[in-house]
Amino acid sequence: MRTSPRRPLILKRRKLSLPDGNASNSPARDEPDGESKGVPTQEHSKGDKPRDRVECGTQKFPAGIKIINHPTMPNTQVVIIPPDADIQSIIEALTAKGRECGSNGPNKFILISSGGSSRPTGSTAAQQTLQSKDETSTATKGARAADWLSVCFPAGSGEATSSGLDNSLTNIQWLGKMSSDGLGPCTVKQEMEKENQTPVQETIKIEEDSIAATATSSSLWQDSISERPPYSYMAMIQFAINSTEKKRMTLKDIYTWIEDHFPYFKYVAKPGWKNSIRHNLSLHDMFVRETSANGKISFWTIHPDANRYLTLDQVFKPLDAGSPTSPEYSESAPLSRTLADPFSSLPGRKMKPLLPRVSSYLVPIQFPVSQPLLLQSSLKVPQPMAQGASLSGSEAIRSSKRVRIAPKVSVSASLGLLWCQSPLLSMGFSCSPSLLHCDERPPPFAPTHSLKENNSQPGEAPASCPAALCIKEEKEDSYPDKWLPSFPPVSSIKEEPVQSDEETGLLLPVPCVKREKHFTMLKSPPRGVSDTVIIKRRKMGRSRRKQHLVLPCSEEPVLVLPESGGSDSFRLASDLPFLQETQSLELSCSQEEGGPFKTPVKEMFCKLPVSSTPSKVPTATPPMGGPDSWRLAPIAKESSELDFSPVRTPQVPFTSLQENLDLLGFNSTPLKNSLFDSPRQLLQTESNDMVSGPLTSSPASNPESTKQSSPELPASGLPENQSLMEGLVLDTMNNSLSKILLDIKMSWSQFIPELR
DNA sequence: CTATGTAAACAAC
DNA sequence: GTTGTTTACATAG
Repeated sequence: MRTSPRRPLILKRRKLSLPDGNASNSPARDEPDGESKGVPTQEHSKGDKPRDRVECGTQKFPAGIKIINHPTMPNTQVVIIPPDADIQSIIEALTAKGRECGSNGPNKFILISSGGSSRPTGSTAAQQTLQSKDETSTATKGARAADWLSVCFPAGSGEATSSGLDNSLTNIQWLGKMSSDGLGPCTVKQEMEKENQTPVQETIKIEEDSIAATATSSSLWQDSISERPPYSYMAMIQFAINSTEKKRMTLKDIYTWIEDHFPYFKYVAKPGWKNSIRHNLSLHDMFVRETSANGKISFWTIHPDANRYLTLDQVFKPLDAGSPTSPEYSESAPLSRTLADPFSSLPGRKMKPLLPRVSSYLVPIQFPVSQPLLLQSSLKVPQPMAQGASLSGSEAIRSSKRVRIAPKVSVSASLGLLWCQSPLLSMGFSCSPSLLHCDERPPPFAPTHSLKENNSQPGEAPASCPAALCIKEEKEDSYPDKWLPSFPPVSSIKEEPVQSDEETGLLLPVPCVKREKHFTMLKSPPRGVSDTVIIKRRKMGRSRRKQHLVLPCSEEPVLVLPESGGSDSFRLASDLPFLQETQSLELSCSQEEGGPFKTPVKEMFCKLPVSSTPSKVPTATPPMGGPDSWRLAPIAKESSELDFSPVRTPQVPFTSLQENLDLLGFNSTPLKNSLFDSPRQLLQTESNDMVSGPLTSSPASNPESTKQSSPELPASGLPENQSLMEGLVLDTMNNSLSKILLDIKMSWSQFIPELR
């Protein structure tokens, strides 16, 4: 139970490379060979481009507007808009400019109201915040670091804010470093064998330079090397696998990825870590081994249902472990470990995983635990989710992902899940379709499971798949019924009821077997990758293996991935009730079964029906939290704990958005405003309000951040004097006028002199 | 007790 | 030697 009231809100926006889809993703890793181990892709390098362009369009803009290149984000310019400026005209001009420039030029603009108060304090946080990091980008070629913005909203007191920001920033940097590290050729790795930290340090320094370019402090980087990452092997494996477009990776590549992204393992860790990796792969059901068509290559994949599609870049470290300033995190720490949360930090680990960023626009935000957000079904924005189809590869997946952040609710509490398909939603924004539309990209809300099921996966052709696949599933592996409906068994599946454990009996009333079958069936298609054969291991009742499936998830914050269920996409309203209804069941199941069922399958079944998390309920959303958490988060536990894990299902009873907002303290940001029909409306209102609602995906400000310092943040929001500078991001590439509005409490002036 | 980490034995290539 | 599976043990929460 984490009482931790609130976390800092971090918003990140990533640009979706829709068109690119596959291309964007770094395919490299998909292929056994392709994944170059260290292939360093450097997104960051881009930084330079924008500058030139700045001037390009400047003339067009109304007087008083300043345009400067974003210090760290490629193709991004910061547009300082005078209070009195005509926003629409500016947007138009920017849009035109962006289009003219095309992909090469600045196509993303951060609109900042010059009128906003800037804080002196601001640490460099602003910059850092903006700084893009993409470790995953490595994986995804298309992804550009610049694509997303992360913003921290420290609503609360300045103090808390600053500290919080800093920390978060630091964390981010850490990640960035990591990524950068990965990017860079690993020159150093050498012998720095485990124990030799000292030598390592030095060698590291060497690399550091290159890395430094990325803008990471050397010290941090070094720390990254010497410090064990706060991620469990399971989490790292997930990061690795999800970093690939196809979401599959060979063992060796997993090793490489981890070494590249977590220098610790390259230089410091004992060789035994690889054994542990293998152990984890075998142990956890969520990891599924697939064999290439030719049977020569084994790929490890993540069970679609279980896959959160978490990537390293989705996680950030809020604060130093223990940092006094961030009580929140401290709280979380204990939890993590306990729970299955993959991200749980190990004892002594300083770095904590943060919320995963949503691929699309918004980033998951955690809300105060006690305060559940409610997404209204009304929100159901028409989602175009043809996700799978439209989006390819990881991109598709990512885009599809939605992070829901729900405060963890105690079990007792009614489940409240947020389905935040879009950040907005998550934020508690009531999303009118129009808003969503702002984003061009369809926010893939598709239910996560849909992804799996379908296709979403990398896939390629969901439909096609089945034929080739043979799936062996054990009885134990049961999956949620949810899937069944959506996918009729297409492919022939071989089930090998290996061992029926006593557990089977445990399964929910629903015939487990059937479910399993269904599951498999469903599964198969998705996996579909026609060429690969999925090899499933049987689960041993006794062995720990796969046992994780149990509810571990409950604790993690849930990211809600978009669930694919086309229709489902938004079930919020409908789902909720459903959930609630089911809760009782779930509880019973989880509790009863949870214990007994060690095997994931069992859990799956049991929980599925009942799953506390809404996402799953309707469709099956994988709880991403713990290792196996994906299966279902047991509600039983008090969810009080805060998770860093990106996704958490809020178990709190739903409340109206308004309420939530208030609770969350969204008031500070004009969430209400967010209800604009069009971006422009937002803009218009925005200008006044300072806070801009993201047209499409604006992330809600994170109340938590503020709350850290002051849990009780006044719902009303920040005092005006604290008015934030808001930023609106205009992404011309996407044609969306504004994608994200940023509330930045930090002083932009810190990094943007012009603002001063 | 659970989740996780670690080590190790084995088996199959 | 690598990969994959299991088992056993230890530890933290």
